[in-house]
Amino acid sequence: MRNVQDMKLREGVEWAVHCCINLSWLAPDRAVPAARLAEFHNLPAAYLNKQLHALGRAGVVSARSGPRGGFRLGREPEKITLMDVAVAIDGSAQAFLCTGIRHQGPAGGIAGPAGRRTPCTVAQAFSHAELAWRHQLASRTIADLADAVRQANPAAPDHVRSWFDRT
Amino acid sequence: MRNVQDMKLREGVEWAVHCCINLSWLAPDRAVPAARLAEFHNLPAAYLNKQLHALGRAGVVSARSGPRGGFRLGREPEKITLMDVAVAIDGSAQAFLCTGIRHQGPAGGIAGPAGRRTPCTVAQAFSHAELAWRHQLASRTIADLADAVRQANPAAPDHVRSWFDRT
DNA sequence: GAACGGGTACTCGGATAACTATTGTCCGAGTGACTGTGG
DNA sequence: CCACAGTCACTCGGACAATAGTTATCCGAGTACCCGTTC
Repeated sequence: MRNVQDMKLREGVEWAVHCCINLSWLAPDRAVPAARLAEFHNLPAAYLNKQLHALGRAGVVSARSGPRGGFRLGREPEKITLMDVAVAIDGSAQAFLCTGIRHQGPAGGIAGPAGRRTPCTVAQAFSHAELAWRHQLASRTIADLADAVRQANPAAPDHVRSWFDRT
Repeated sequence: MRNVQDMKLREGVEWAVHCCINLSWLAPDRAVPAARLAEFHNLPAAYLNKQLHALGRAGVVSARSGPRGGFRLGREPEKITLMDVAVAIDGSAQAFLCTGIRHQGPAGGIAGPAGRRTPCTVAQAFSHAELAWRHQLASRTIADLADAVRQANPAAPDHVRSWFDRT
C-alpha cells in the first residue's frame, strides 16, 4: 500500500540521465550492453541493468538481447525529457497524495459531508509546488543537457564514442 | 551516510501542516498536548509527538511540559511557510545531491582535471527544478492556508476552537 | 487567613523496536552470430 | 564457392536477498498545579 507517494529521487535517476546523454553521442544503431555502461561510471552492473530495463518499459531506451545487443535510445534525444526519465525510474506520478486525515477522527465531523467535497487546501498547496517541479523537469531534454556538456567540454562526445568503440 | 538527499515528503509533513492550521485558530497562549492533536485526526499520538518535537527544534512551535502544557505556534502564522514545516520534519535541505559519478571510472579520465571544476550539468538541471519546488512552498504560509480553509468553510475555526476547549 | 512545602499527575524528549522501500545480486530464457558441413 | 543447420556465447529480464530509512512505540526527566500543613 502506498498512501503517500514519494518525491524521492532515487539514485538510479542520476545514473539513467548520464547514461542517456552518453548514448545520445553514439551512432543511433549502436547498442551498448549494460555492463559496459556501468563500467564507464563504476556502477553496479546488475543494478544499472535493472534501471535501464525500467527505461525500456517506458520507451526511453530500446533493448536488444544476444551478441552485439544492448541498449540504445528509444527515440530522438530531443524527445526525451528529464521528467520521462524520472517517472520511468521512480514510477510515482504524484509525490504528495492527500491521506484525507482531515476527515478522520473528530475533525471529520466538523466539516461535515459538504467538506468532503471541497478539495483539501493542504494537498492543493503541495500539488502546486510539485507541479512547478515537474514542469521544470519536463522542459529539459536529454539533447539540451548533451549540448550543455559539449559546450563545456567540446571533446567529450568524441572521447565517449571512442571509449565505447574500444573492444 | 547520505549521498543522495531525498525529496520525499514524509507523511508527518501533512500531519504537521494540519496541526499548525488548527493551532493557528486557538488562542495564542493556549497550549494543546500532542495526544489531543493526534486524537483530532486519528493519528498515532506518540509519533505525532515526535514530529511536533521536530517542529519545536525549528522554532515553528514552542513546547511546554507539565499540566496545562503542550504545543502552540512558535510565531505568527504569517511567518510560517510550508517550506519551514517541510524542512523541519524532513530535515533535508537538498533533494538532489550530485554523486559525482561522471568523475568515477573511465568517464573521469575524459573530462580531465578541468572537467572537475565545471559544474555537473545534470545536477544543475535537477537543482533548478528543485528550486522551483522550494520557491512554491516558501511562498505559502500557514495563515494563507488557514484563510483558504475558512473561506471554504467559515464555521471551521469556531468548531475547532470549541472542540479543543472540551475537557 | 495567608504562605509554604511536598506530593502528584501530566507533558514533552529522546532512546528503542518493527516494518517498508530501496539497493544490490543472481541465474534462467531468449537471441543473434559464428563455424563447420554439405551441395 | 554458396547455402544451411547446429552450436555457442552473449545479453536482457525478472525473481531473490541485504540494507537503509521511515514509521511506530515506550518509558524516563522535568514541570506546573493542587492540597495539606503551619504560622
